[in-house]
Amino acid sequence: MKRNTWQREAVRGALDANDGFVSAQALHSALHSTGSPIGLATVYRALADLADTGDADSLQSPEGESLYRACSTNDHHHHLICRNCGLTVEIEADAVETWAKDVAAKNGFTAAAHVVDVFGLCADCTATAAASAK
Amino acid sequence: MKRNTWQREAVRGALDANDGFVSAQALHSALHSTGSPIGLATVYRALADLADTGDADSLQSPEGESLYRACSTNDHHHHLICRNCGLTVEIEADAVETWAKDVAAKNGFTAAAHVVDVFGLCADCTATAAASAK
DNA sequence: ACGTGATCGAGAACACTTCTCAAGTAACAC
DNA sequence: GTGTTACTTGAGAAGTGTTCTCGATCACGT
Ligand SMILES: [Mn+2]
Ligand SMILES: [Mn+2]
Ligand SMILES: [Zn+2]
Ligand SMILES: [Zn+2]
Repeated sequence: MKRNTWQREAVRGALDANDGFVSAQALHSALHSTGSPIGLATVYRALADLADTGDADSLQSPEGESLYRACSTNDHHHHLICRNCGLTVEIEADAVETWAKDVAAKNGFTAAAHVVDVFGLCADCTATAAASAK
Repeated sequence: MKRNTWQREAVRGALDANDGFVSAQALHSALHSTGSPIGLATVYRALADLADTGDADSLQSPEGESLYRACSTNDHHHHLICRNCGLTVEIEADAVETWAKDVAAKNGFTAAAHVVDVFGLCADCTATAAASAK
């Protein structure tokens, strides 16, 4: 059975306090900066658990780092992510879901899963980038 | 300027000889097993170059490893990949392309890129798995 | 053939993640 | 509350994939 420790709660709280996707290391730094002595390994373990139980979503950044987020829903969905600030928009698209299912079935594939993420620059970051490019 | 070395040719040849997506390390092993003394760093460099120039496609496996493949076309497309044997099917879907573009634009995002991959078990691997589960 | 700078490769260095194991502690029974 | 016990923690070691360093090598224009 799974115990309730302040460490797990701290990780869940830190995730909730973050709008976008964050890495385990970023979360660990954030916790440390508030004075928490939580260990890095524990943050990794807690995040893996949250992802397993579906309480957190996870994805890989284009650089290969695992990022986590406490999403507003447990339902299957995808994300539009600002590659600069991490701002995340949850997106749903039945068309993409059925397309993914169909393309797998039509090719004889089973146990199909799909990775669908959109990365870009959010409006704010776009404006900032344009201003500093001057 | 870019030089032509037997190392680059060996990497390109090994990629071409492979149907599915392969990792840099797998390619390095494959080359070594044929007697080639090519260095691992060189394989990494050659693959990065091929990916830069568009001569190879790359994606991240669910485990976070970078995989490469010499695709049949340079045009933008996606992949249906067997997570067991690596068998790859190239797929195109204008609907997904426009959807990705739209969802980014509607949310004010610029410079949008998307990651769309479908992983599953190919027909052969499905049959093998079913047989050995006995 | 020569000169020069791009390329190579072995190993060190890196970044992220997981493992090890002794110490700590939540949960449960009494 | 006390004791028991198994789960959890955390510091550091280890693992894994990738990139860097830098002296040796070699492609290529002359
Ligand atoms: Mn989906
Ligand atoms: Mn596309
Ligand atoms: Zn942003
Ligand atoms: Zn297969």
